[in-house]
Amino acid sequence: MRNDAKRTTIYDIAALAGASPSAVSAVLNGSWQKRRLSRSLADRVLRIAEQEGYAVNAQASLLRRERSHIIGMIVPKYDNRYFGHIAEEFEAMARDRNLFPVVTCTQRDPELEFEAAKELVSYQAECLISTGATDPDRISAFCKASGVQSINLDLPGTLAPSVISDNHAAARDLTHLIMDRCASDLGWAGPLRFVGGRREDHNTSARIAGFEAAHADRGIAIPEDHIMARGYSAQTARSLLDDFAPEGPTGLFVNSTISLEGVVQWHAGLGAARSRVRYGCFDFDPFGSFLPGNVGMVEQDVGKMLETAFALVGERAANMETIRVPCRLLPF
Amino acid sequence: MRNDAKRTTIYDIAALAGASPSAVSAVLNGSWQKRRLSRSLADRVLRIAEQEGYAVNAQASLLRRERSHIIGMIVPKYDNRYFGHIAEEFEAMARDRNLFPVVTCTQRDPELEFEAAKELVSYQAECLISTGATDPDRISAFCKASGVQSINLDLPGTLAPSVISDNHAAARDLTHLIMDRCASDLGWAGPLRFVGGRREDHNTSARIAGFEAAHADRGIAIPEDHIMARGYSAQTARSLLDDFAPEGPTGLFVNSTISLEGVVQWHAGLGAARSRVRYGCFDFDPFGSFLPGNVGMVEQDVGKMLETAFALVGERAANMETIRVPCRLLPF
DNA sequence: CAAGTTTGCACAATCGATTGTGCAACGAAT
DNA sequence: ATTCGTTGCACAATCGATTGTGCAAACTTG
Repeated sequence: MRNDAKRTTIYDIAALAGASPSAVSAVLNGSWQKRRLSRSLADRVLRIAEQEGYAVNAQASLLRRERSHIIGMIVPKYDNRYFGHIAEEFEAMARDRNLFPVVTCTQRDPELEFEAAKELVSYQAECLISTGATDPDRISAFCKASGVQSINLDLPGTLAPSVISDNHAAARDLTHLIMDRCASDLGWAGPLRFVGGRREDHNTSARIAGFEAAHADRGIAIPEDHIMARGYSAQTARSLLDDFAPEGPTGLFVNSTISLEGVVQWHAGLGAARSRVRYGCFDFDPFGSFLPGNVGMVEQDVGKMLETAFALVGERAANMETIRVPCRLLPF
Repeated sequence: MRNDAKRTTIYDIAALAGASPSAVSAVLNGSWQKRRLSRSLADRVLRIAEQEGYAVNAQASLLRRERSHIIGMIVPKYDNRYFGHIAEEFEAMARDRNLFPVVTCTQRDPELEFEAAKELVSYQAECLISTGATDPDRISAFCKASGVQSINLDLPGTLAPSVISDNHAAARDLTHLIMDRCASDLGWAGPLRFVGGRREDHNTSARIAGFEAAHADRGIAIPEDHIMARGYSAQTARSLLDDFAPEGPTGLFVNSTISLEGVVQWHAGLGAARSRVRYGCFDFDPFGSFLPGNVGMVEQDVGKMLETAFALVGERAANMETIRVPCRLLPF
């Protein structure tokens, strides 16, 4: 337990134990029986290692080993339950599989995404999961060139297998739920407004398609200006709605909990008209069901998505298919 | 861009460029001018490296270098805004300082906390920030033995400097806010109930002390059974309140957003009595202000906490002092 | 043109752990 | 007493990058 500036190495321990570094290494990594070292040597080495507060130098160890057992993930943000849940579950599942998870958060910044991916490859990650990446194919191309497996999550790419939510189906279901509640609570048939996200974004466009399909199911036309998808932030949602003071009943499809924050701010400022508004949100938040006017949320099946992704880890024959995982609709 | 199973190394590039590995290394890590290599060699090497999709082997590089520039953090959960915000901000600030952040989530499991700390030390982290650790001193002791700096965040320890919220002051302020609103809205003076957390836990006990101080300020006694601190989960909070059907006005101090989920569930089930309940919560959630009955929240100053912690990074003369960062009280 | 200086690069040691191989010492079998 | 198998361990090469040092060739100066 001395406190030299330098870290204890197997050479220090070897000297203290009167053994060779290779013997110490074998004891410390558990392969000593295979190398026919005596139990007494093993005990001695383990005791000394404990005393000296030895911790293996992973850099040195990994340099020599063939596999790193590191699995990387990049995530845009931790600021909502969805990505937080993904990161947490990813780590737990990685540990269950005896992998060392390294998650890094890239702030929705395409350059940072790519830099982070390169760093993870530098650290010899065996597989990289790109979650909600702006440009997943750029990352996949780089990984492929380095011989590293890559998998897309939440947003699909074309150069790696992708696991995403079934946005279309869930959006359609949610739209029907909101319209049902508008009908029963307000005696109003639609059309709803779609708030939040970006049209160019894959998920948003799939959700808009589901939203439109539900309206088509009911033979209701959607005016052009009812699709308000010009950004994710709460601010954006709020300012989009700023000059919208509904006279009659209104229904909204909100595209994320981040946008929902803006919608709820707007809703809170409506006064008496508040009671004639119903909305639902694509994405779950535990406080969602207590927000007045909220009729339901879509919860993406993070556990299933990650299980599906982990099933692909290590697969050599990766076809570039996109796997869609069903969501859960939670009516309130 | 060939796709051999093996990763491209400086030796491969050296062969292709007709140069020595050391020259390639110098070019790729930017020290080529210092080594007086010609620009033409540098350009050639860079071009080949690009073509071959070269990525440095961080393990090999770090093994030789003296500093790793890795900074580690352990975090209990990502399931609320507070820890999510901490992790995200930590990563951003680490990158700003040219450090490589590695965050790992330990599920409030003491063993996992320690294992994760050991892993981060193995990866040669230069500093480890233990956030909300169950047993921070065990981690600090291990770090010290390995010559690694450690810093506690959110929960204090005695073997490393700690940066925590000023729980006492903020709890006192929040208690006053809730009591003020109980007085003005309900014409009721208290005493409030304290819901969530664990008495043994440092933060909870500081908050209880602040809660009691506010009552003392007003000369109000708190019955023993009004302190309901037997766990953090929403379930716990809910079941604690399950058989509490208030007849008159009631006020609650809720100790975390997780507990708040349980409180809000209970509140929603109260029926007409709902309007005679006021509560406030220690911790922020963006949907908090829209929850009926919620009169305010305490937002911990994550930015300031992390700045304070980062100011300690690299400090040799670390005194084991606990630094308390003021919180923001947000009245609704 | 000789001596000194600068330019441009290669060589080899090194970081700490892993792992294939070799080799004494010892006991058993003949 | 010789041969053979086993036990218990040490030696040395290796992973890929970094870095101190050395040394030709080119260039400058007198």
